[in-house]
Amino acid sequence: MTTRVRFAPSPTGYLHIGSARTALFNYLFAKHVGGKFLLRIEDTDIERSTDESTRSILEGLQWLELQHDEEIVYQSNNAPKHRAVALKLLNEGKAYRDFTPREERSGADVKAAIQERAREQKDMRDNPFRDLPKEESDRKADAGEPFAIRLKVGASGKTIFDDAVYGFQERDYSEIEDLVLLRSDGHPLYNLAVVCDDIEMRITHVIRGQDHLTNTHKQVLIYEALNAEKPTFAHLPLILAPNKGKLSKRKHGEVVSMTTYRDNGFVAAAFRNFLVLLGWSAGEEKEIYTMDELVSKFSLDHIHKNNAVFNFDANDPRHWTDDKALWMNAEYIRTMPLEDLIPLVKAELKSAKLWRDEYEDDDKIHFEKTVDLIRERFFTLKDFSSQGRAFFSEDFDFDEAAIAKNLKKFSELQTWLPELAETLETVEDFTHDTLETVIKQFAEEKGGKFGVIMNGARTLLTGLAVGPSMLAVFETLGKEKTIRRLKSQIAWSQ
RNA sequence: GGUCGGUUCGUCUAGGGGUCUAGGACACCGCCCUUUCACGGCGGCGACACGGGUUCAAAUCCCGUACCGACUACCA
Repeated sequence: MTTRVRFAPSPTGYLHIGSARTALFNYLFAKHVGGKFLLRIEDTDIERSTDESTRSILEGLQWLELQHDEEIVYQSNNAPKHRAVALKLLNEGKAYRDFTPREERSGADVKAAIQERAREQKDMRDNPFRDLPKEESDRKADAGEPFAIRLKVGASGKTIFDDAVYGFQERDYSEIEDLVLLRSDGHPLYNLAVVCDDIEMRITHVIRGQDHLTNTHKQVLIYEALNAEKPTFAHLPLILAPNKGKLSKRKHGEVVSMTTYRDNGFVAAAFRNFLVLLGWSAGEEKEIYTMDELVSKFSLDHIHKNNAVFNFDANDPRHWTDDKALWMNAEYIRTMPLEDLIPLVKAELKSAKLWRDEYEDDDKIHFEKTVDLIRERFFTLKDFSSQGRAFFSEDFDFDEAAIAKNLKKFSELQTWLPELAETLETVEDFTHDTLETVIKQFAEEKGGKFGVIMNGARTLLTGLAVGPSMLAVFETLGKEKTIRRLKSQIAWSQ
C-alpha cells in the first residue's frame, strides 16, 4: 500500500513556523518512503477562514519547496459527505440526536469557561437524549426541533492506539464525552471531518502536532464506529516561545510567520534546515543537510517527545529570531553553491532596484566574483542590497561611525587618498598582488600605516568600516571606480 | 480539577545500564590571524529537575514529588 500523508492547515492566518515544521516532517516522511504528500485546507470554520490565509499558506509551502502531490482538498467541499456520515451513524444507532439548546461559546475566555466546566467532573453519559426512544427522537426532529448529533460513546471500555512517537496510548471511555459530530445548524465538526477526509484520502499516516494527541482518542472512536481502518498516528512535539508558552501571533508577532523569513532575506533551504532540527535529529553531529539528505535520513523514530523552544529576544535587534536560524542562514549564504545563491541575490537586487541585466550577460563573471567576495560576512540576502550596496551602485551611504573611525581620525588621509588614486592610475595590472606592492610602497613613502590607508579606502569605497579584504575589494570594484571613489570628497564633507 | 505527555549546558540536541570526569551546534567570553569585521583557527564558560529504589554499575530501568505543556467546545 502506498504511503499517503497529508498536511491539513486551517486557513485562519499565515503559515506558522510550527505548522511549517509539521508540513516539512510530513513531506520528508512521504518522500523517504516514496509516498504521497497531500494538502488539505481545513476551511470549515467559516467565521475565521479566509482566502488570503490560504494563499499565504500556499506561498509559504512553495517557498520551502514542499510541493504537494495531487489536488488540494478543500474540506468545506466535503461538508455534505460529512453530514451524510453523521446521519448514517445516527441511523445505525451509533449516534443520537441531542436536543439540548446550543450553548454559545465565543470570546477570549472560552478556554477558561471550558476548564471551569471540566472541573465539575460530571458524568460523560448523563445526556437526557442519549437513550431517547427512536420514535420520540424522530418525532421531535420532524416537528422541527433543532438538534446536534453526538457520537454514542460506550458505557465502559477504552480506546487504544500506538503512537509512532509517543508510544502506546489508552484512555478510558469515562474520560471521553459523547462528542458532537454535527452541529445543530448542520455544520460538521472537526473530529468528524478529519476522520472522514482522512479515510477518503486514504491517508496511511497522520503526522501532526502533539496538541491533537488527546483528540486522537475521539477520532479513534469515530474510525471504529465507521468500521474503518485506522491510520498510523505520529504526534510531533510542539514548538514553544522562549517562556515555554504557546507561540502565537498575538503575543509574539511576526517572528512566528513564515513570510517574515522570506521577506527578511532568509534562504529557504537554510530555514528548512533549521526547522528540521527542531524536534528531530539524525542522531549524528552533522547539522547541515541538503533536501536530498533529509529525505534519505528522515524517520519517525528520531522524533523527540519533548517540546522545543524557539529562542529569540524581541527587544534585541541582533537576536530578533532564533540565533541558530540566523547562523544557519549565514552559513548557507557563505557556503552554498554560488550558482544556487546567484538567483536569490538577483531577486534581492531586483527588489532593491539595483539589478542590471549585464550581470547575467557581459558582466556575469565579474558579478559572480563580487557576490562570492562579499557573501562571506553576510547574514541575510538583504545584506546584498544594504551592506553590499556600494558594489552595485554609485549611490550608497557612508556610515557615520566609519567616517569618524577610518577617515576623520586621520586628517592626512584627505590628501593621501586622492594621491593614492593618482598612483593607482599608473597601475596596469589591477590585481591583488600588484596592488599590495604598490600600496605598501605608497604607505612607506608617506610614512603612514598600511592599515590606516586601507581602512580609509574601505570607507571611501564601500561606505563601511567592515568588509572583506581591501585588496580584493579594489580588484573587484575595478580601477575606474576605485580611483573615482578615492578622489571623492563626499564622505569628507559629512 | 481530571486525563495524557514531557524534563540532558541559556537555546537546539547526542546518548537507551558500564566506552559519560556527559559529546556536538548556536549564543556568550577570551586569545590568535589580520588592513577592518559579523570570516577563519584555538580555547573557556556551561546540563543529566529533585528524592527514593533496582543493580556490582543508572543520564539511561521503576516509583514518588516538583515544574512545564497539551487536551478537557455545537473551535480547528
